Parts: sequence; structure tokens; C-alpha cells
Amino acid sequence: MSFGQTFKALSDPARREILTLLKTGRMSAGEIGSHFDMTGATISYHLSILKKADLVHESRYKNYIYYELNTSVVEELMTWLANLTDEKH
Amino acid sequence: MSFGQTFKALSDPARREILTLLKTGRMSAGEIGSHFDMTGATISYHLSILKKADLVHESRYKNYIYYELNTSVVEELMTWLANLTDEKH
DNA sequence: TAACTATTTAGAAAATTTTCTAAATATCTA
DNA sequence: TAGATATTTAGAAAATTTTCTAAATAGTTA
Repeated sequence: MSFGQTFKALSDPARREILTLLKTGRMSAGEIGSHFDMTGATISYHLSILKKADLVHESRYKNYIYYELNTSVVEELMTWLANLTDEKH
Repeated sequence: MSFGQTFKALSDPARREILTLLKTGRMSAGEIGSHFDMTGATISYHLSILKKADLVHESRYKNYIYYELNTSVVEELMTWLANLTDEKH
């Protein structure tokens, strides 16, 4: 995991919205896509960026792929940011 | 201030390093630049991105421009991230 | 005032990102 | 097995980002 990759993933509004959707639990790619005015291919692209950044995990059931928020990376990010504010002197 | 702009600012390694340098206090553009293998123009570009994201403030003294970390935006970011992890159910 | 130092701005090239359409893959169900 | 549904992959166009060189701006000092 790299901070650059993670921050870049978070820099896109659609991707932040996807993460917000996933706060309430896991959701299939299609369900996620239905919240946006974008093609499924584009949603798939955004999901791949979030996946590479390890911000989401996927699991398969029937012919659906479910995505779920991975909070541990979010916590690492918070730690990095906190370190920035804490050690000022 | 927009989260997109702020996360984008943080997605570049040079810009994250600049912020890390500024943890110890304010620093002139030239001093910042001396830590990198980039032209002054490029450093100036990165500083402008950080400034637009409100992650740094500038102040002038003689013919130097000093940059200083603005921690309040960092805290807003942490709040946004915390909200992502907290409300999962 | 003239030359000097610090920094930014302008313009352009190269690289990366975002989006689409069309095609491919994979799984399910009748 | 055949057709239907869900999702991804490939390839290409448009937009954005990063970097450089050269020129401009602004304040300093001799």
C-alpha cells in the first residue's frame, strides 16, 4: 500500500461517493453503479482504483461481485495525517 | 475548500514531503526547493497546489516567501475519514 | 538607480487519468 | 446446453497533471 495511491484514489468525487455508499455495508458493482450517471465500465474502472488502493475488498456470490469498505487503510491515512498536525513545534 | 482538491494535493509524493518538511516550522520556497531535485519553477507549481488546497499559508519577509503548514484543513480531512470508519453498521 | 536574488508565471511537451463503446468472461437459470 | 445477466477488459479520445526552459515580477542592497 502506498499513501500516494490511496490519496489519489480519494481525490475523485465518484470514488469518495462510492466509499460513502459502502459505509452502510457491502454492495454489488451494479447497485453501486445505479447511483451514478456513468457506464458500468467506468464504475468498474473506479472500483479497480479503490481495490488497488486497498480501500475496498471484493467477494463473489452468484454472478455478483460485492464490494466492501476496508477501514484499516483509512486508519493508516488518519495516522499519517495526525502525525502531520501533532509534531509541529 | 474541497476534499477533492485537498486529496489531490496530498496524492503527490513531493507535496507530501513538502508538508513533512513544514512540520518543523515555516520555510522559504528556496529552502524547500533545496530538498528536491526539481527546478524552482516546479517547486513553485507544487506550492501553488498546496496553497489552493489551503494546506499551507504564505508570508513574505524581505524577498523571501515563507510557507507554513495549515493544520486546520488536515483536521477536516481526518474528520471526513473518521466518519467513514465510525458509522459502519 | 542598477544589479542581484528569490520566486512566480507562461507556454509547451510528456505522462497520466477519466470516460466511452465494443467485446470478452463468468456465472446463473430455464 | 443456450440464453440471460453481471461485470470486467481492451482500445481510443479527451482532459488533466507534471515538468521543463525562458521570461517576468518583486523586493534588496551597493
